[in-house]
Amino acid sequence: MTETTERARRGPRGEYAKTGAKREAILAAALGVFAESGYRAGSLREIATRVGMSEAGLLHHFPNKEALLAAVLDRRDGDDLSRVHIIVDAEDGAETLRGLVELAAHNASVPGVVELYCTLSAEATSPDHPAHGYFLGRYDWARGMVGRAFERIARDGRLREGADPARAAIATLALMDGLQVQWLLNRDVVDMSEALREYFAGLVADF
Amino acid sequence: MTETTERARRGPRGEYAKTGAKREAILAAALGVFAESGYRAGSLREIATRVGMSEAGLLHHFPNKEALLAAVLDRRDGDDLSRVHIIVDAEDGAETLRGLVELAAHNASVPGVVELYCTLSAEATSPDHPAHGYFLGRYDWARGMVGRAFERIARDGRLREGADPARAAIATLALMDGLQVQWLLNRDVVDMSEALREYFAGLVADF
DNA sequence: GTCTATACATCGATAGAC
DNA sequence: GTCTATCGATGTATAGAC
Repeated sequence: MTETTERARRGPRGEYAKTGAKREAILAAALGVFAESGYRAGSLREIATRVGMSEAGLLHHFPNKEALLAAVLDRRDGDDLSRVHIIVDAEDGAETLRGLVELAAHNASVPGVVELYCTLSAEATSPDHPAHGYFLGRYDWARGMVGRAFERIARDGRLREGADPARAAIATLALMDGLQVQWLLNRDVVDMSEALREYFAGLVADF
Repeated sequence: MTETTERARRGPRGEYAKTGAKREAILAAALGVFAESGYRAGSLREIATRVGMSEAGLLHHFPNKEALLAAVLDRRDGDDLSRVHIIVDAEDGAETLRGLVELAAHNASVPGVVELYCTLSAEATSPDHPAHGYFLGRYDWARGMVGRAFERIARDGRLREGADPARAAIATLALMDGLQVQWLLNRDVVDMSEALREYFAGLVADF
C-alpha cells in the first residue's frame, strides 16, 4: 500500500488516530451486544450505554447500524487472519488441521467472539441479512482453505480410504460450528478442540 | 390419560376442537416468522398478517409471544418424535444412526423447520432466552439417545478403535447442526445426509 | 372469536446547540 | 466530538365494541 492511499484512507488529518481509542471501545461494545442479541435484536442504544456515550455520539463514528456491524466483522477478520495466516499454506496439510485444533482451543478463551459468529451465521442465513454475503464468502474461503489441506494429505497418502477432501472440508467446518452451539449452551459437556482432534484422528493417518 | 384430565385439558366445551384450525394456521405462520427472523426480531404483527388476522385476534389464541413460541416448539416436537420414535431404542445401534441419516434427508425437504432450529438454537444460547431451557433439555436428551446407540455399537465390537460413545454422540449432533448452517446458506454445496453417512462410515464397521 | 382503537415502550436516525 | 431533543416507525399488549 502506498503512502498516498494510506493517507487517503485515514483522511487528510489522520482522523482515525485521533478517535482510534473510542472506535475500539465502540467496536468492543458492539461485539458484545451483537453476540448476545444478534444484529437485528441488538440495539444501538445498548451499545452506546455500554461504551458510555449517547446514541448520537456513537453515530458520529459510524454512519449507521449496518456499517457498525461491518466494522465489527472487519476487525475480527483482521485478528483471526493474523492468527491463522501461518497455517493456511503449510506444505503439510496435517499442519493446517493442527492449526484448526489450536484455533478451537483458543476460541474457548473468547466466548464472546464464539457467540458472535454463532449467532450471526445463523441469523445471516436469511438472504436479506446485512451479513449474508459476508458469510457466503467466508464459508467459501474456509472450505477452499481446508479442502486444499485435505488434498495435500490425500496426495501424501494419509487420507482415509473412501474419504473426499472437499466433503471432509465441509464436515470439518460443520463440526466446528456445531460444537460451538453445544459449548455455548453448556461448557462443561463439550471440549471443542478435543472433539475436533478426534475427528481428524479418524480421518488422517498418524494425526 | 383419563377422560377427566383429557376433558380438563380441552376445557369444558372442547375449545381446542373448535379453534383447532385457526391455531394450526397461526402455528404455521409463527414457525415461518421465527425461522426467518428468530424469536426476538420476529414480530407478532408479521405473524398476524400472514395468517390474515389482527394482532389482537392472534393474542386471543395465545396469551403472549412467549407462549406462542412454546406452542410452536411443542408442536414440532410432537411431529419429530413420532418420526424418530422407532429408531430410538433399536437393538442394533447402527439402525439408530441410519435413522439419523434418514432424518437429515427428510430435513432437506422442510427448510423452514431447519431454519427454525438453526436460528433458535443459536439465539437460545443466551441464558435469558425463553427457549434456553428447552434447548438445554433437547440436547441432553439427544446426546443420551445417540450416545446409547454408539454404546451398543461398541458392545458389538463395531466402533472404531479409540472412539468414545459419548464423545461420538456430541460430534454427531454438532455435525448435523453445522451442516444445516452451510446448507441454509448455500444448498448446492452441501448434501447433509451424505455427509452424515460418510462420518458414520468412518466410525462404524460395515456401516 | 375477531375487530378497532389505543396505550406505552423502544427502535434507528437526524438536526442543531455547544 | 459529544450532547439534547425529537421524529417517525415499529414493537407488545390491553380495553372494549360487535
